Amino acid sequence: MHNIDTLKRILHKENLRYTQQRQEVWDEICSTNEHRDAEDIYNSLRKRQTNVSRATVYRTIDVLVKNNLVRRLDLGDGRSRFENKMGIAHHDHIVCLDCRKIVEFMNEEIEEMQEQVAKEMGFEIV
Amino acid sequence: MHNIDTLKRILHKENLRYTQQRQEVWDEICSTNEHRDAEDIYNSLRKRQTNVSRATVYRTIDVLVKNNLVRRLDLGDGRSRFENKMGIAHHDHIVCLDCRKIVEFMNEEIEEMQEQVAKEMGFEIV
DNA sequence: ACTTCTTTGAGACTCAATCTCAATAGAGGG
DNA sequence: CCCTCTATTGAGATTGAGTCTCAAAGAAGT
Repeated sequence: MHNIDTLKRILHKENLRYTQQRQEVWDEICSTNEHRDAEDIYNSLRKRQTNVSRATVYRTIDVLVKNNLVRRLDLGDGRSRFENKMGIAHHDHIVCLDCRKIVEFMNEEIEEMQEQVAKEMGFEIV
Repeated sequence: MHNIDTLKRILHKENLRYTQQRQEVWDEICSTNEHRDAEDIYNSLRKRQTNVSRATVYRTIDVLVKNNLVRRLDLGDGRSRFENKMGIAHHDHIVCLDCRKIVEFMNEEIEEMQEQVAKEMGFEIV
């Protein structure tokens, strides 16, 4: 699976070591396109006998987010959700305030306007 | 000051009682256009000898937010900021990830696009 | 295999926000 | 003005996501 090389590449770039635990976390995140929080990911790992500590899950996710392999979503309920970004096109989210259902969408015009507003004000969008 | 009537009106609508503490919190929030967190508001109240408990500050802010007198901002650092909405036009925020500086802006086209996307997907923007 | 330096895990800790519950205080009726 | 009925308040306990600590385990280069 090319996911191994992807991970190795960014770890090497960051001067971090390739470990079994980091691979397990990355595999778990790649295994679905749901929007899960760190606790869900941690529990999924335990359910399949893969014991990686909570601290390591959080630490690994941070590395993945920083290197653009994973996107952090903030739904405003105090828990970050994460989604795999590998080969997934950029998109935005609409969240139902009642049931927390998440719908993905993409609108090129909104993207352009955002860029333009940011430029006018001297910002760069991340 | 008409701020008293504004508060009384929404409290009555919500079947809540008008209290000195709720008025103090509302006054404090109206006293500036900064984006402050609950702790800042709590501390400002104490500095001027107005002792309102932290719990009451949080509870009152929730009522104000729910009734559209105050806007809750989420800058992604785990603390909610609040801004007075009285007579302030709707606007969005750009936040600098390095220094947390906040710049306000308003772009009618982006607003319209958002509405349209939401409508297409069966959502209503709040 | 040896050395060096990083990573891991268990649990302690942080910090914003919420909850608890006894004491206090609005609001309306008499 | 007083009384009753509830809602509200405050101090401190509690929650929960996320971070930190540090000794033990494990990469990676030689």
